[in-house]
Amino acid sequence: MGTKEALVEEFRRDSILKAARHVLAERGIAGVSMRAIAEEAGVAKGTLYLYFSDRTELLEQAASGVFDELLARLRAEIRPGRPFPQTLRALLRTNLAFFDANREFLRVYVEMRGPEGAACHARRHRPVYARYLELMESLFAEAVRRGELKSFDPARLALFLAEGLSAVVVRRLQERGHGSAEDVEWIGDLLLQGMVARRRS
Amino acid sequence: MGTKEALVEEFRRDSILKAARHVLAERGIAGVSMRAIAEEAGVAKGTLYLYFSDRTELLEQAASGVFDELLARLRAEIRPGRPFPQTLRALLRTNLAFFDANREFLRVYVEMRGPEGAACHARRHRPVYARYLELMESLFAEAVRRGELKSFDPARLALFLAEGLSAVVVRRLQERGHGSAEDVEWIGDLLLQGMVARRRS
Amino acid sequence: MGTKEALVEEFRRDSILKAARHVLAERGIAGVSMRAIAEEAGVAKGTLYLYFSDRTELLEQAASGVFDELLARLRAEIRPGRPFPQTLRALLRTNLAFFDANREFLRVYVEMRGPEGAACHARRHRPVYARYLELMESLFAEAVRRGELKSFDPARLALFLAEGLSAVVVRRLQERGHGSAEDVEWIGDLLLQGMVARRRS
Amino acid sequence: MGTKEALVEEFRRDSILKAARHVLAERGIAGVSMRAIAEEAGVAKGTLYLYFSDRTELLEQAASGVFDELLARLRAEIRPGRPFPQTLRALLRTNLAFFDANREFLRVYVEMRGPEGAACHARRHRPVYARYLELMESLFAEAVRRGELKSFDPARLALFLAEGLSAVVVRRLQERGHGSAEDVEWIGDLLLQGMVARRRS
DNA sequence: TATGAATGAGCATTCATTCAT
DNA sequence: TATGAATGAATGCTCATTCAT
Repeated sequence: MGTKEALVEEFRRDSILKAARHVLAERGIAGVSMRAIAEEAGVAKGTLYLYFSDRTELLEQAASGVFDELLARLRAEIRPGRPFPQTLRALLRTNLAFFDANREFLRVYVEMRGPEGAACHARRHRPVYARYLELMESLFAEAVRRGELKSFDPARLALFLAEGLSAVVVRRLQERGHGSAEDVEWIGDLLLQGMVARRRS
Repeated sequence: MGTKEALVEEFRRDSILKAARHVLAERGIAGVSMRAIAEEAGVAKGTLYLYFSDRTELLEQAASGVFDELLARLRAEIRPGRPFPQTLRALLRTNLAFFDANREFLRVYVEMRGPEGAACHARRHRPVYARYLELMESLFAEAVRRGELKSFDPARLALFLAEGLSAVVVRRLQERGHGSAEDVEWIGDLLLQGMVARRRS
Repeated sequence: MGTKEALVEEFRRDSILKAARHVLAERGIAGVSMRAIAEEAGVAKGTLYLYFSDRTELLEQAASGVFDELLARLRAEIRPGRPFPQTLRALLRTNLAFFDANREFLRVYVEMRGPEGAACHARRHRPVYARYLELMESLFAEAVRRGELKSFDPARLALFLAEGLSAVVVRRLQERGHGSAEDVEWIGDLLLQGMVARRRS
Repeated sequence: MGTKEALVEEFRRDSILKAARHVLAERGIAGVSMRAIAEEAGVAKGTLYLYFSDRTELLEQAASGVFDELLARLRAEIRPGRPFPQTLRALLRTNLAFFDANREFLRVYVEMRGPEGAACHARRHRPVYARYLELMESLFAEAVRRGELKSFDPARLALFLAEGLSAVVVRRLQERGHGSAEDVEWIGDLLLQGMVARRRS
């Protein structure tokens, strides 16, 4: 059977991707060299080219892998009939929890939106970040349609939220301060009711 | 007097920084080479090292210059006694207008938050972006103190807003779509009243 | 008996050499990679090293094979008692016809005389090109001995002719111009009677 | 004055070209690496790129330099009114003498006609080898026009002679045998009167 | 003070060769 | 015997930085 070889190959691939992610997280996209990835993975430089056609493809797949998981988790939270506020808070929670667990990779997520990142996916797969935004966008569009959300432009809203949110996560991880639950709380409040303190009476 | 020499030196510094900004805007952080800056400034490569200890310091100061102007404009909008909602909208407007006018530099602003950017300031001078955030933060802190704003953590709120806002600006400039006035409008509304559609009566 | 195994081995050897010749003809000496040969032959890269000690030996033997055929044809034209001028023209004809028929391999013939080629044979087997020259040389030596040819140094003459001839063939193939018959004609005339126009009477 | 710098620059250029020629002569075109040239020249790899835009340009100029001198010498031998046989012998003499003096470079001359060589010039400058051939060609064409030479195709004749000649030179240098005068003699005889021994009447 | 030639470590990529299976 | 994954030295080229002038 070729199964065993396929397994070994899969393992190698994964360990290279894992190494790439590690280096990516440590040095950022521009700082990743093939040499560094190879060393981290414990293989020779040439080996990388057995599994990936070039640097760009390797980085692209390294990033995609992480994002794919996040997307899957977010999708699981969008359930028909669930009231919008609850869904929103659930998404916030999932997002924050995910980055808590993958904190070293957050940096790449951030860069993936920039120009170097764009050059890096966009070749074969559709950019993960774009898919992430579309997920949010469709949620908002649906909520608007059902009258649960003011008629904001869903695309803008998704973008605004995604970026604001990730910034907060990044900062929190840097500071190693409070837990993610608090952030879910206040951001949910902010978005749902606005920031203006309402006078009692 | 050494005044004259100091003046000449200051002039050189500035023309190098100006050149650096030009190149930065055109090619992004990773694409800036010392050679390009030197050529743009009309000096020799070696001269750059008389005024800046290395590439990182030069880029850091080049970026600061632009942000300083933005900061000055934002500060001018924060006036004692002005109601918070109005101040907030004014800041949004200033922010958006500034990037409309300096769109070529927006790219650098974005990168400056990323890892390469981080490595790039944070060394001697205090990061411009941090000062930008602090400005917002103090505004929010004051508003909270005066009961005009719910008791959100001002630092987080500043961060959330800054990033969400800049993402929207970047996107708009890419798409060359509607004007900045609309964005001021809906972001102001979102932040002040929240996203939830309220049932009539 | 080991005969069967020997046969199989011989078959493999040959199919590898054939593949090598194909690639050689297509890409030239410098462009041949072991990978390409292995793929063309339908075996694994490692297998090549079971039959040939290294790249150099493989290429050397691949080239030899083709030349051997040319040599055989040329030898067939050297017949005892045949007048020298006729033999010379016959050799020219055979030579040109062979390269017309194996034009894709001419490139290798040319390169085989150069430095990479030299490094490539000359190690174990005697270079094919040398054997080609010796054939001509012995023809000339014999003609000198019989008084049919001026007493030129046969080795030099062979070399001069071989190179001049191949250059003309190469050029003709590049230009895809006239047929080989014309070349046989004028080169024969040149060599036999010289280039000087003789005044009539 | 910039004269001094220009002189130094010229000197560097030349010493790099000289080094390139040395390596070229030793290893052949395919075997030349930028590293080897730099080492031979006693400069850093990067320095090569200050004087030549890339490997191809460097090799091209290294080769051109030598050929240009040869061409100049050959041209000096073509004088109006000189009888063709004398001119031919003079060209043979010049050619052979030149390669005697530049023996280490001969190998490059040979390769320069091959496929890698072709890729190597042909970019900016016109191939030196082609200019060399054209020189001979025009000489022959003129001789044909004046009835001093049988009506061979001058281009073919030039090619045939050039290659035959260079092969003989190469061989002689390898063997370190007799002097060039003898070769001038017999090749001149061969070309002018042909190889057939004429019976004394 | 200003220069820019020189440096050399670094980069992504290729490929002949080895060796565990 | 045959495999092909793994190797790592080598390639052409770039560029931040230094230093003699």
